[in-house]
Amino acid sequence: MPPLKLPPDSLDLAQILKASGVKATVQRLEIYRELSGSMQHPDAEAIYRGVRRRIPTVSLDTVYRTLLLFLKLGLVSSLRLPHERIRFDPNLTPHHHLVCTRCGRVQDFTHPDFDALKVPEAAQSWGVIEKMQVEIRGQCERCARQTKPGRSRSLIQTKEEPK
Amino acid sequence: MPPLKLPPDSLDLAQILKASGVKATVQRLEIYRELSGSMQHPDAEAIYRGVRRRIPTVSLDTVYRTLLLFLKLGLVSSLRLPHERIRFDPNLTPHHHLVCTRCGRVQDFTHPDFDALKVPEAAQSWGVIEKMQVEIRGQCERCARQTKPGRSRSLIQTKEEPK
DNA sequence: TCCTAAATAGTAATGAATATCAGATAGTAA
DNA sequence: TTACTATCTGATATTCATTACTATTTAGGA
Repeated sequence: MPPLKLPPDSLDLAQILKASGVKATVQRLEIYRELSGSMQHPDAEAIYRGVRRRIPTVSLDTVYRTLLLFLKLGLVSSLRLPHERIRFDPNLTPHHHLVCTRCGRVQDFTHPDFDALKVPEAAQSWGVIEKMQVEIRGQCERCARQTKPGRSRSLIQTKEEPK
Repeated sequence: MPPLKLPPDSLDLAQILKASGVKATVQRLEIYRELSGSMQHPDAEAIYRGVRRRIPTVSLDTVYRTLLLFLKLGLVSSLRLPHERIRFDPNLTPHHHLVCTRCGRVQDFTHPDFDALKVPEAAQSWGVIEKMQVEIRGQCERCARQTKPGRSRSLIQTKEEPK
């Protein structure tokens, strides 16, 4: 399951899926079409509602499974990670986060370039800004060292918990 | 409940709470102490385990309620928001997010300054980087217009869903 | 000390996200 | 085309983080 990271126009999604060694089912194609046609960053439920208009028998579980598969293949991204629980941070001074997509651990970092960032005007007109923060996602060294390919269905295994 | 945003050394937390019109209970003080003593960005469960060493009868619900209260008062922040479900994003090109902490809606934005950011070396040595993204949190204009103070227990009301 | 709103403990409920498994399907080879 | 087989799907059950409920206790002012 090689990490293909092309922005797939739905045309060749079937090819990409096959090249990744998974089947190009109608459910998968429709789920991708539904997602790619939205600017709303929909959740699984919203995608489910949309897809069901064309495939009335599709199940919510298939939608979840497919979206997580797309995630694993790098065909889409997600705002928060699967299995990610709420973590709290007492540090109110400006800082940023390194988040491991496998173990979920978070590490702070700071950098002058990041502190110098100004909130763009586009955001000002969007609403009332509370905070701005950079998140870097990846795999911490420890996780990266372990079995290279992420075989699990979801991205975060929460077994090894903080502290 | 005025938004006091001082970084409270646990000494005056009691004062801050009272000034905010809520009671300074031992549970609240201990929960804050537990959180502020950690660099791990712990979740509610981890904080619960720690606090229970000193207050064996504390309940997990109290921990959750207290942390959400701290969030609302701006005394702590959270990595992801309460009630936030997984949202998917088909856009693989570099972009950033405006997230409304009240309705949960997400809007993309781009900005040359943000695109010019380079992954700092500190992050390179941390592990294998997959992506870097800026998140701006706040209230979208629509939500900001409504009843000013956030009265809800949790920060996101998920009733009004995407699309 | 007494009083009362607010907070807590204990527990039940909720709901997003996963797992299980029997039956259906895609893709291949003949 | 047909048959074959690993992969997928749909339906359902389950898990588990998070939130709600309620009787009881407590903080903090009178």
